[in-house]
This record gives sequence, structure tokens and C-alpha cells, in this order.
Amino acid sequence: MALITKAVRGTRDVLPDESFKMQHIEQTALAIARDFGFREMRTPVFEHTELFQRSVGETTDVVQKEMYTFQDKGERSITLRPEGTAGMARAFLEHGLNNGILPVKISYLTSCYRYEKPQAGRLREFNQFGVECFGSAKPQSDAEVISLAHLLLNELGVTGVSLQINSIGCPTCRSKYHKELKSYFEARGGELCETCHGRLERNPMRILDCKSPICAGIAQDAPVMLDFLCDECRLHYDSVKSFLDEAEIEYEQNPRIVRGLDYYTRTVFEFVSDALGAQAVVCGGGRYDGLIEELGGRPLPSLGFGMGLERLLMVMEAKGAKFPEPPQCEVYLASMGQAAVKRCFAIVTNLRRGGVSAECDTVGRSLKAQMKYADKIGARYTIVVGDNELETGIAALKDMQSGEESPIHLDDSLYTTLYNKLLDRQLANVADLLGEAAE
RNA sequence: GUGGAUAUAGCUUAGUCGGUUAAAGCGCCAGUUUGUGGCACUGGAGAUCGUCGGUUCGAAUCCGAUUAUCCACCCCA
Repeated sequence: MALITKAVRGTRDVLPDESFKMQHIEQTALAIARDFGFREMRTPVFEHTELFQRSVGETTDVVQKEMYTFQDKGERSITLRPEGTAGMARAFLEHGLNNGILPVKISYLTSCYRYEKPQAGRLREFNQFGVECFGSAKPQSDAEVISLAHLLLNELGVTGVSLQINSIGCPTCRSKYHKELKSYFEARGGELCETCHGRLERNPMRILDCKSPICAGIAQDAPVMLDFLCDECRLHYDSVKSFLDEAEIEYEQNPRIVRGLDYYTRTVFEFVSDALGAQAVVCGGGRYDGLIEELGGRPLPSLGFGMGLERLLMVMEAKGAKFPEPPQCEVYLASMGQAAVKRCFAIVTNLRRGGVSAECDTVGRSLKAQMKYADKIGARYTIVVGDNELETGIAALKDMQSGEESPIHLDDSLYTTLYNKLLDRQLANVADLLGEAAE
């Protein structure tokens, strides 16, 4: 087949066999967020370019080389969102939510766009679940947001992730640290790798993260941000940790975590998976106390995280996480002859009106082929309707798992009979689940 | 953006030193005596061998370019 064109590089299609898994992830995420008091918000895919320049930061890689930016017909500079927080913060301010009850707790599911070189776990269009908590300075808020991510990962059956946390301080203590760090690396500048040489000027903290053995060796003895935290930042950080301890959430302190977006302050954290190769960060976030002011609002301490849905799915599959059963047909009506085709269509329509998933033949298959089809789509029951059944008004209801057949009347009692059967089955399932839970 | 690997039916793969109609399993469709699925058997559809160009009497196979995927760097979710 010579197709005219294919999916654009770095994008991917979610086929029916997979989409119910995505739905499961999304619904679980929103439900847990709801339990934590986070309500869903939706913002446009594109924004004015300056929003991201200001919030994400002019010097970051994301803004400098990864944004999908274009001029629209009104000559506005438009950018497809590269991340979720900026748009949420913009909408939060634009609609004056900051004048209501604080904190404002927001959750979202969005697609994001970054022009990067694709590889496993890294797409140009990817989906993110995230939360934002606007208007809370307290460390328990940090712990709350972290515990939300923690619980969600647990609930989804994700194993083998470790929570890494760090504090990158506030602008005041960080600038002191930057100076110190810079002079440390400058002293040994000649030994650093090429990329790190460039980082010296722009963002010396990134050198700490370098994988080159030479740089890593030098970084080993470099000054650590934690030692430079001002009293308030130190207190905050310690307090976050104590709340995590209190909630029995395990974490590792990792002084090398440096977020690539400029708006982060104080607490930063990542959930890192051991199943993902180079793209191991499933969830990343932190506090951004300066962002709201940066966007023109009154200063408002806030925080949040983003979680990559495609990566999450990859980890779940790698770890053999359980997914709910894909939805299946409950009743299949097999027909023989014109009169039966019409009767089946009517019955199926009524079943569907009653919320029962039902199907009948629409392509003119033989009876045998219809039975095969019913088997393939996982129908729980089938009813065969032909001339005989139309005449007697009685058909056989076949349980496709056991193969047992029982008579069923082709009148209005059909619906109640079926409904009761399905209900019994559901009750049995619930009982099974309860039994499992009890063990 | 840098480096490396790969590219054959819907999926997973085979294809020997270039040589006729490119092979298999799974999946799909149909049939195995006429009204019943899962198993088995039989048959069928489905591939311009990623794309374009070159070498050659002849290319899935050799060469070049291009595109896409994967891996690492980078970056991040």
C-alpha cells in the first residue's frame, strides 16, 4: 500500500487496543487528584509565545530550541505549549482565581509539544497529567503534592520508581551558590567537557548532572546547594522531609537534581523509573514561588508537577501492571433470514437503550460466521433468531463461557431476563473482588 | 543538534555467493453437506521488499541519497 503520507515524526497513534489503557490511567489520575481536592482545568493548546519565554525562561533549552512557534494570520507569535504549568498559571491569573479561596488546586491532562529528536519515551507530541497548587507557601503543601504523585503511581501498579528530592533554594541563596559553584568549576575549567564549558556561563548547576566521567569526578567535590540554603529555605526543606517521613513516603536526597525550567525554586523532585533507559523520569515537579509574579500577578508561592502519560504506560507495561478488562459485548444477536435480521436489530436497539452493550450482524455473515464473530468480540451471551424462533416466540440464550443454553422468550420479558442475568454476573464479580481484597 | 544500529504482508520473522511467480507462523476472510463459537484440517485475500536514484543482462540482496524507527549523548515528562 502506497500511502500518501504517514504520521509526523515524533507523533504516535493510540489504537483501540491501547486506548482503554490510557483511559484507565487518565481516569485514575483525575480521581485521585479529586480526592486530594484538585479540580480539573483546561487551557488552549497554543498561547502567546511570550508566556513561555517569561515563565519557562529565555535561556532554557526548551525555549531556545524546542518550541513549535509560528505566526498566525493575524501576525501574532503563537507557540504550541511545551509544558502545562505556564498556561494554567496564565488562566489562573486571567480569571482572577487568585481572588478566591486559596490555595487553588488544579489538575489537568494536556498534550505538549517539543521539537526534540524522538526516541523511546520521548515524543514531539506527548501527553501529561499534572497538578498545580497556587497560593500555598507551607511545606505540607509540597508534601501533599508529592504524596499525590506517589499514591497515583502506587495505584497504577508502577513499581521500581524512586522519589528523589532536592532544594535549589530561593533566588537569594541560589545566586550566592552560583557564584561559589562557578568559581569552583572555573578553577578546573580546562578539564571540563565541551558542553559543560558552555554551561559555566549559562547554568553551572547543570554541570553537576553531567554524565561524562571527568565532569562527574570534578563535580563530586563541588559545593552542594544544600550547604548554601538560607535559613528559611533550609527550614522549609527540612520540614518537607519531615512531612514525607510522617506519611511514610520513601525518598532519596539527590543534590544533583536540577530542573531545566527556570521557574523552579526551593523543592524540586523527580520520580525515576528503573525500566525506561535514558528517559527515566516519569514525573517531575517542584515549587515555583516566583512564577506568578513573573507573569504579572502579585507574588504567590505555588507548586506542581507533571507526569508523562506515554512514559507511565511504558513503565506499567514493563512492570506488568494490571489493567482493567477491556470493554466487551454483553449480548450478541445472531440472525437467519430477513425477518430475523429486522427483529434482531430491534432487540439490539432496545438493549442499547437500556444501557446494555449489544451487537448484531451488519455485514451479512452466515450463522456460523456470526457465532465466530460473537466469540471473537468476547460476547458473554448469544441469542440465535431464525424462522423457528420467530414462529414459537422462544429462542435459546447461550452462555458463551459455559456453552449452556436456556430458553428465552422473544417478547418484552427478554429484557428483564437478560438484565437479571447480567446483574447476577456483576454481583458475582463484585463478590470475587471482595474475596480477593479480603485475602 | 551529534554519534551508532535498523527498515521484507496488519503483527513477528526467513530469504543462502545478486538469477524466474519473495517464504512461514500468527491475524483476517471463506469452507469442511445443508441452523451454533473456541480445537483441527483445507483454501483465499494481503508485500511495487521504507522511498528515490545508481551499478548490472538481471537487485529484497551491491552502492549513494533521503525518510522513519530504535539506542546513546543532549534535554525532559
